[in-house]
Amino acid sequence: MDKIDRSILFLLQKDGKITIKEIAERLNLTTTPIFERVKKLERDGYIKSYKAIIDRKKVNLQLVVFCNVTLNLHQTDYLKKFEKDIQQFPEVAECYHVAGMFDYLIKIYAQDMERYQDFLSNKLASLENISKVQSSFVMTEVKDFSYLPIP
Amino acid sequence: MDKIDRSILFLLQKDGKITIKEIAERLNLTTTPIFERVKKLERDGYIKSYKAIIDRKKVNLQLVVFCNVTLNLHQTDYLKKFEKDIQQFPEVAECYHVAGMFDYLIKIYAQDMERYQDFLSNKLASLENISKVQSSFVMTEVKDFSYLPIP
DNA sequence: ATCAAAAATAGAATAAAATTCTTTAATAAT
DNA sequence: ATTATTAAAGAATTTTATTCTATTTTTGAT
Repeated sequence: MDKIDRSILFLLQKDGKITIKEIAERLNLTTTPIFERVKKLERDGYIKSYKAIIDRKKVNLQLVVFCNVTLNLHQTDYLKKFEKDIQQFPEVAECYHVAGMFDYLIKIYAQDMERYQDFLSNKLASLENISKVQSSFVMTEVKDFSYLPIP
Repeated sequence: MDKIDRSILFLLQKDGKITIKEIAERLNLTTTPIFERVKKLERDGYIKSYKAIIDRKKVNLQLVVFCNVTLNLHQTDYLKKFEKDIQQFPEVAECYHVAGMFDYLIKIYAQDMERYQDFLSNKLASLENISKVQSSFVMTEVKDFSYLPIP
């Protein structure tokens, strides 16, 4: 993991479709070393995957909501149960177990308020062990999918 | 935007490196229509970009923290000022203006607690107009970078 | 139902990129 | 200094993306 590798990661997390050739040109190397470094970064797990970033509004997901979830019981079994259940819902894009004012932070995508309400009432609230749910509706995505500040 | 386009988006958000050829095979079409559909989805903004997903722990970012930020003054000018300032910090990966219990939700990556404290004390808290900051430390990423539930 | 126009697809050909291979240079350990 | 190891260059090959032309399918107007 040297300066070159970090530069490669930086370029790839900005543009996953950048060609080996172009990386090579930018870093003043030939394609072979870049190719081998990229493959090594993939093998070693530095690069987890490549993804296309889809515009949520274009596919009609008008609502983004963050939910703060508090549970009643906090023994491992109950946590595992909740984590298993919550992942099943397609509306749940992200879920974090946090230490702070509440237990879980989840990120929800929905087409509209009606669907969000349906998720909340018929899916989330139906899970056992839920004590409290607080919703924060996203008005503006000030800084969206950004880049890791690779040290 | 038909069934085929949605299938293409679904495949690409799972694997941004999937080849046109492979998409074609999976959808029982030839490369030409797939190629043209992908280009159209890019042109029309359905696909915003392609990115490599980096493993934060591998690059030594051991801490993920969500901060709930409340401001003192909420006139547009003050909001804009805060939004402009917050984006400058490389530690801030995401920032959302939300309607709920607080004003902004920000996602922070840091190498360790010391660097997080430095961010909090010397960067975030130094901004004018901050009323309250509540940190939630991520213990487990139950569901991480996931996919939009394309309707 | 029929026809014309437009759109979508297939299949072949070309261009570009990824990948492999061989050789050379740089680096580090003895 | 010498050898082993690693990294890089440059050329060759394979694969993929891209373009082009011909054909088929769909759509909408009559």
